[in-house]
Amino acid sequence: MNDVFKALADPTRREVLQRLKAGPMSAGRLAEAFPVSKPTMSAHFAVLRQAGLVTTQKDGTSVIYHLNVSVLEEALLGFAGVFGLGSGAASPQEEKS
Amino acid sequence: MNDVFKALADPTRREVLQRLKAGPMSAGRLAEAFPVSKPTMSAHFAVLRQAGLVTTQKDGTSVIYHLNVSVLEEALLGFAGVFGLGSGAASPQEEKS
DNA sequence: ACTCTATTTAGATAATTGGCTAATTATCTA
DNA sequence: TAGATAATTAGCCAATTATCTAAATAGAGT
Repeated sequence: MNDVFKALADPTRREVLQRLKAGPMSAGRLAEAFPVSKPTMSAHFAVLRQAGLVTTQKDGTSVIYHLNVSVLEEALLGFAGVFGLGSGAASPQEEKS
Repeated sequence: MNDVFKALADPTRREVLQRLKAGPMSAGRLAEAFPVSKPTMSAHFAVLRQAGLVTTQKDGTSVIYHLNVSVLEEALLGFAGVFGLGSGAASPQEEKS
């Protein structure tokens, strides 16, 4: 979960996730959408992969990235749940008054 | 919002927020709970303050930290909502951070 | 096998972060 | 005013992160 929050700390990576929401996309097409070099994007992809936020699938010469929503959900809603936010479904933590 | 996610990227800072969930606490008492020096904690507090995740209130020689849940909620659930996560329908907003 | 394209790796460098000790500021109490 | 306590700021260092260019790797098609 720490890896997930670290990954989310970068705006480029957050936007990558948002773009993947529309559907799987190749590293190349994703990289085109950002004003940074391909190696830099590759590094961002590695961070996202490490966090489990995306999965990869090879398709010929391309590597297709898929969003892994469940990891995002578990981290985001799990943490939010601790504070009684949202549904709080992922991590039921009651107050200890 | 970027500041919020940056702040959340550090486990110490996330735990500070969780401790503040129980109620306001002084910098000193908060710092005691972590195995780092007070100046280091002070720096973490500054990041949290900068992100708007906590507010401060002076009480004599002490500085009391309060959790600002709404900022946390807006960032976490707002971002989660983009992915259709969260309790039911989320606010339909696309793009950018 | 050769070549083209897509992607990652390597190596270098600059910026940021997290940590420390020591010094400073602010406030309270005597 | 002096002394004690709480918190932050200042100055420094090590480790990490972000970025680049250039080179290497992996397949696909010819």
